[in-house]
Amino acid sequence: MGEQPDYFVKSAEKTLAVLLAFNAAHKSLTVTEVAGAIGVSRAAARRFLLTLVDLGYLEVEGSAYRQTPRVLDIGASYLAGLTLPQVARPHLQALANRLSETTSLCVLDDQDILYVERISNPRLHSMTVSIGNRLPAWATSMGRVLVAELPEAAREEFLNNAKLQHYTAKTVSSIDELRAELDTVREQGWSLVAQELDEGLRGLAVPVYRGAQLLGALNVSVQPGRIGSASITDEMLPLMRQAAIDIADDFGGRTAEQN
Amino acid sequence: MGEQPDYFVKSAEKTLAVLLAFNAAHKSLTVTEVAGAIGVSRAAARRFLLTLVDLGYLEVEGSAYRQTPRVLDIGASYLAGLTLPQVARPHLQALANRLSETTSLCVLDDQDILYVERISNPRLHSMTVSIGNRLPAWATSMGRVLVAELPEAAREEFLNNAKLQHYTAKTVSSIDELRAELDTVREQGWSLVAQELDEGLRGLAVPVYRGAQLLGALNVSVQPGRIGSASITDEMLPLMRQAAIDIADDFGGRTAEQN
DNA sequence: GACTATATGTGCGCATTGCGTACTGTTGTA
DNA sequence: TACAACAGTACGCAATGCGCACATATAGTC
Repeated sequence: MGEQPDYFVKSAEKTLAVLLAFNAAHKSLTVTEVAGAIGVSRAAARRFLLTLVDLGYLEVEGSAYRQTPRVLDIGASYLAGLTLPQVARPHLQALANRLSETTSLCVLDDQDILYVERISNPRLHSMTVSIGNRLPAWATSMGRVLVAELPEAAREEFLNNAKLQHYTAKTVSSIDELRAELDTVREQGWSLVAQELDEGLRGLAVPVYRGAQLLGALNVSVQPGRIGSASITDEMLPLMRQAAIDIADDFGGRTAEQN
Repeated sequence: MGEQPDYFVKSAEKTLAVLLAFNAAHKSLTVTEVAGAIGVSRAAARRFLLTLVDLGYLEVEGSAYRQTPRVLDIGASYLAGLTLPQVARPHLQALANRLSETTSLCVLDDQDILYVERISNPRLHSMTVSIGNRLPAWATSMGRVLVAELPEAAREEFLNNAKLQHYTAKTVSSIDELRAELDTVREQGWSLVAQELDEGLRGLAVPVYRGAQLLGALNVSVQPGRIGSASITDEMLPLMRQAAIDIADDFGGRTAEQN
């Protein structure tokens, strides 16, 4: 591995590697740490760090480098360009209000689902995910909807690369089990995942389709100690399907205008 | 201008420039457009674009390049590293619920405020800002709080660089007027901005202090057609100040443990 | 169909860029 | 005082990344 095509700009990869070296566990890093993390000499790491300070993406305090809020700009340009979250927001809000639960909208990126919009109910202290966060697709209701709707080949590739983990006692434990579940999800057009990622966490998701194009998945996370599975689907599913249709319709209108 | 220090990694700047060339007005770009936008030859732009496709940050369709959700990772690593939004969330939720309004938390970056957490009330179809979004600091309640608390020199530098705009009839129209307003804000410890950025939009903000360190600003946006200014401050201010204190306390506890 | 105009894809030679090594200085520890 | 581990800096060399130039493709115009 490691054979790069001849158009490859190595510095681009390194630049992003430097920015991504910072995370929750490593909020602040030294030159030596960064050099170790991305596999270059201290001198090289230092050049990148100082450059990024100069550009305003990092700040130094003594020998400790840390990210500045400016790094958010890169992702913000993506979110601003997406019509989907903007269009979806009022519908997610209405749904969250009607059901008194938290609603989310996700897209698929490789093996993960990625939150692009989320309305959390102020009355509940719900799980701490925010826009841009990733969760493993195979273990979530939205992920299963998105993967189930994938073309056969892509779905199999997903399954081949899936790294199952045993989060709770209820977590799906084999690829075959997961494949069967995906078939069910595809047939019924929704997915209910109960306590597979976290105890006391249930999520119901439906796809958001615009014609033949899959825009994303819509989710309602159901509070623990609430109604049982049967009434969840009976009560919530029609509302969610309608919301998905409304979002798709609005999206169609909005994107037709602007290119 | 343009004189760069000798440690400067030019490719890093170009890499980020390529990613930032995409925005709401330019969701998808061609090689030539990118080359023009960042000022390099087509061949160079193409190398960067193909590299970023290879790394998964962009995707091509014919000759149209667009961002993938992966660009959110860069900002997500910043948000994950910040303790403040996580700590603040439950307090913002409680406050939003109590007041039936939308609450936000911002930090200052140069001339802008930057949303790092936001709880929007599902019952209201509020203004479309999300985490990572920027607004001009001088025209917002949170911005005025954050700038007012800056040291004298930094505050004056902010004022020197401020580019005032006439958003509405009520917008502050001169630097001197703004300076006087900032003095008032600093004295009273809160800022109320009514309809200066947008008609029918009022925001009340207080600073979040931990000892002498300014962590950010907390805001409640007040619905149009609600109570008058006097009762806004009477009713809301005590709750907001308490929330700010609670956040700072929690923050102190959380950061003391880890590093 | 011929002629422009404007786009993308590609090969190549050369200068710049960015590389690591090696050195110095500083701090903290045994 | 010796030693280890860190940050900063200088420098020479090679790889990297540059733009030019040419081939090719797709429209629009007459």
